[in-house]
Amino acid sequence: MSEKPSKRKAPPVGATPVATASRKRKSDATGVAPTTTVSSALAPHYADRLLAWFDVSGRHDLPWQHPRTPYRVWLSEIMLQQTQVRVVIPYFERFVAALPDLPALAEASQDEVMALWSGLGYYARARNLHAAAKRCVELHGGDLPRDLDALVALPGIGRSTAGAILSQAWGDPFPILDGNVKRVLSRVFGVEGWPGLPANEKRLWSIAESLLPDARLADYTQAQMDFGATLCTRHDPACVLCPLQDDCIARREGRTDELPTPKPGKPLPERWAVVLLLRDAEGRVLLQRRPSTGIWAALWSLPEAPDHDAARHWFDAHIDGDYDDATTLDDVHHGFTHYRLLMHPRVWRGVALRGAIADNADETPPLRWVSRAEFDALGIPAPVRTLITRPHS
DNA sequence: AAGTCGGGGAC
DNA sequence: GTCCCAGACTT
Repeated sequence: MSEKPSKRKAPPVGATPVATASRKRKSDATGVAPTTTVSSALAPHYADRLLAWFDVSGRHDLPWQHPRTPYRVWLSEIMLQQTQVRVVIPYFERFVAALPDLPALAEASQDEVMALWSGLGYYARARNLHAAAKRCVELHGGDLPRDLDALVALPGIGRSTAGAILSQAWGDPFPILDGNVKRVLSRVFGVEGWPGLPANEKRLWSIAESLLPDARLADYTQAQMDFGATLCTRHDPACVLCPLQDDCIARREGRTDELPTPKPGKPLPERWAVVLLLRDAEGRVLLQRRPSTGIWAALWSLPEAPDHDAARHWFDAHIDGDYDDATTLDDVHHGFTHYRLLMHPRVWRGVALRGAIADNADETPPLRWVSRAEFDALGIPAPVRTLITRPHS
């Protein structure tokens, strides 16, 4: 390592390599803000401390841990992508009860899979899960492959999910890098910059790789997630209970509220749509399967139009009734990651499809009268489900 | 590198 | 209201 006579060092930009930790460091009592990481000193102890914490304070009763089969680990990891544990648990229980193993999933219909996923969001996860199960039957004898590249080749499985599956299902030594790990490593090692930026993410991967223990890989992976989710939380982390508090750069610098660097914000566009809530004489609702790409792909939703002119045009072409003979419900606001949707619902009762349409169920996109009893068997977007099951709708 | 893809928990 | 969560995929 080259000599650095100058006391002043470069500011800790995102590219500061972890391996350039200072060889010796006063444990405290220095007012000079540390500008290098302590990873080389901490690395030998990191996993041990995390595992010791996990044995006492980790989560040991999650549904996918008993039994911890590859299929259940995989399903849980997909459901947990961008979704909190508390939300996933009931979906997981319902899913494995209906489809208890990989071949059962492979043989299930798309509507059944989407119905089991309905309300959980990010529906491409369900489509990818289903497709991956079929591929495992074709290529891997109905099992998940115990191989990083083979797992990543399956739809819906990236490097982090593959690492989680390999470590948790088989105890193989592969790192993960989810939101929890990004947050913890950014704080402990003082990694600056938004973790979503590829350059910063790359550095975090290399840190995660360098910290892998040589045993207890399943527990280690679970420990990291539990640690991030319950102790090193985004707001108000419990540093006083933390086994890494003496080494954590964010803690020592009083910057736990600044690390990880938040995503740069930007204003969200707003879109609006007229949604048509049409009921026939039996009170059934007219649903329409959405296109196979785009938002809510392949789910059953209400017919919609970008404005009233387009809505009236669609109505006159498809419905036997009067567009103006409708009641209006309160607007429904729904936020997505990248835009806001404002829905104006209009309700008709006792209408029918025009004869030419009623005789042609193959129309694209398909239309279908659906009774309330059938709602549970279909994939329906959460705000639409709320709307059509609301009293007086 | 930036955009697309849900829903809800926690603040 | 905002931010983000056991991310992956497309362009």
